[in-house]
Amino acid sequence: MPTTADDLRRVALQEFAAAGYLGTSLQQIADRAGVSKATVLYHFTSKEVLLEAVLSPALDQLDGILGQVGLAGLQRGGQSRTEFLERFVDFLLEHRSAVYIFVNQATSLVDIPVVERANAEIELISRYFEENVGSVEEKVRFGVALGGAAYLLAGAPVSMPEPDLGALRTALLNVLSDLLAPSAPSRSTTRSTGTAD
Amino acid sequence: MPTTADDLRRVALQEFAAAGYLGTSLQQIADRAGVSKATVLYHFTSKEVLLEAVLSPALDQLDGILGQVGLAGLQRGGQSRTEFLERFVDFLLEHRSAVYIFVNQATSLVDIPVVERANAEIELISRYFEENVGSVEEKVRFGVALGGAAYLLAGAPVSMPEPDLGALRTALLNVLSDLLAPSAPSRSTTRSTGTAD
DNA sequence: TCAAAATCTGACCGATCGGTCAATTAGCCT
DNA sequence: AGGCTAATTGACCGATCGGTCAGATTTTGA
Repeated sequence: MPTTADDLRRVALQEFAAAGYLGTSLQQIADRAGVSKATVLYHFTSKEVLLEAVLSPALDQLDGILGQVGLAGLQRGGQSRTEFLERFVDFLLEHRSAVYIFVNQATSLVDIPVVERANAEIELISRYFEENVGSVEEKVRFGVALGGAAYLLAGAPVSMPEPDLGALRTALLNVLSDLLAPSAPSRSTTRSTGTAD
Repeated sequence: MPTTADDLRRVALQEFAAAGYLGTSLQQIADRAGVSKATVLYHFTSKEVLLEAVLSPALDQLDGILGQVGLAGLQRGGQSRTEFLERFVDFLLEHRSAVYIFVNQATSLVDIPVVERANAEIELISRYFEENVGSVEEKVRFGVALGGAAYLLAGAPVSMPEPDLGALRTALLNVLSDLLAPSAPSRSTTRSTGTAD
């Protein structure tokens, strides 16, 4: 049975992702949750605190992923890199709305602690893949992979007609493998898995 | 010699990209341009009109690119596809701020004509690449390419230390070629061009 | 020169924002 | 039943938002 606070978190997540943090008023969230604006501010002392409550679960899980795999296991040719990528894609799919908020609104949400914490973690992942190298193309590949995945997941103009999550997961895994593979693309090996084509 | 209207367009473009359309007040733009808020509204009858004036040049140029190359020339294996990609990357680089605004804030700027026009064009480009196929993986590749490029160009958390535009252009061209190639990745063929690595 | 046109500004407007607070209602424990 | 706490609410606050307007200033052109 969902509590009022749960409802507010759910509604706020949707609204923040769809209309943006700045474009969403506490009144809107209150209306869609069926409570008054004062009630929202009773459960969450400020709009910023509400944002933090909305985004923290995703960040915590990301922390867990980074901790489990560990820096050492992510050498350039290491096997655990594939494992990391798989967990990472699953994370992106599960927390797609939160990821979308992070990636698309991070620049306009400076000085908000939870957003800066997210930026720090993105930078940490970035260092995983760059390691000692850090050529321009490596940076570009990583940036495109991260930003592109987030952009896609939110169902932007380029829409996914059917939210076939299984096929989406497979495709995303292939594409990211290509982008982040240190030398040889691995796309052809795991070509089709989902829908018939 | 830049006119006041030019200054306002320039400042507004920077602010809209950095803090978001909703996160930028007319007062901020006026201050940074060294004029009063009323002057802003004298040159541009509303904030929405200012946004349109800021984004239109990029959209017009995109129109030109799409018109020149033409739909017919963009068959799956067609040669003009590379040519299109090159023009497209140059377009992304020249209008990086405008592209960033489009991609990152399109969902929160509904009912604004210039943004809907941009969405229509993005969908048009999408259809170029999908053509008859449109498998899930093709869609994912396109979405990642477009969103990823835009995300990267705005200098998000994963920063480009030196804005070496030449190297950036080459790298971006390679990555997008990989992503949008119908079958065989072409990364290795045009590996390095810019900085020494 | 001088009036007409273009440009710029401060004062002001209604609306909405995030947030506070006292008062009311609902649930819980003994 | 009765008291205690949690939950909810409407009224209200100062600040800021986009936008209007009358008037001052500058530029232009015949």
